[in-house]
Amino acid sequence: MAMPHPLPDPLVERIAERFRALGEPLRIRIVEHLMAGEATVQDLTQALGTSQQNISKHLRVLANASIVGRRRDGSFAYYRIVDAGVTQLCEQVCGTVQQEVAELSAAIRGRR
Amino acid sequence: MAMPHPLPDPLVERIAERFRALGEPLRIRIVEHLMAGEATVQDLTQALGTSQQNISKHLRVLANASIVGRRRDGSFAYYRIVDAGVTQLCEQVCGTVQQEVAELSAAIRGRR
DNA sequence: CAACTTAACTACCGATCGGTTGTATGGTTG
DNA sequence: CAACCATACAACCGATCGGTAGTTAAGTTG
Repeated sequence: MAMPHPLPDPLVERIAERFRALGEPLRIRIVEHLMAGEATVQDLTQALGTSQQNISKHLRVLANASIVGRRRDGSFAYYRIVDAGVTQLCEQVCGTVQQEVAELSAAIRGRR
Repeated sequence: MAMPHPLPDPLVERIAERFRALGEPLRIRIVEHLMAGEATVQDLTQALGTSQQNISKHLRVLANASIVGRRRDGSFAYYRIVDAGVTQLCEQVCGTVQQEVAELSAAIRGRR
């Protein structure tokens, strides 16, 4: 896809919004959890050890960034990842960070 | 690279930090600018229309996230992108956002 | 149907954090 | 010294996080 330069302001703002949505540990956890498949608010609340309201709020941020989607079934709301690229994104950043950690620990080992 | 589940807390925090570093329009602009090659603080200040202090501060955030690196030559400090993955990252998110925009405008065209 | 329970969403509050601007200071280089 | 950069601080503003509480919607029970 062609990338205009400089990027128009609204596009930059939208890009920043997407990154910001992934810039909170709890939301990373939510995405990590949803990678295994759909989950209800309740599932996430129990798995991540915080309040249901808090999860709801973070899910809304992720939904506004078009990262997750909702499906209603009865009294439950099922959330899932709708942006296929996010998985790739997380894995890539995770890989970079892990490599960083590996280099750090290697440096520490080499130092002593 | 293998991905442990659940991810250890410090790793999640570090991942979030990297995303957060890219969650600011001005920093996206800086990265966009650096994709064309090295630049001094002065270059960025003039190109992005803000203060030198502000640029310096944002560069530090990017440096702490291991996204950019410094090189000193004379009295100038040259910044460059050191995390090769960031280019990919930005292009991917940019692509997703552009696709989103395309779908939106298509929907608007179809509606009238 | 009425009463209750459960699941989820929303609104508000206080605290904290981040971004911007401005000023000032210190360090380094030529 | 002059130019360039980094850092620190204050002030202001807006955004965000977590919690409390209230609301809505769906399911369940009598």
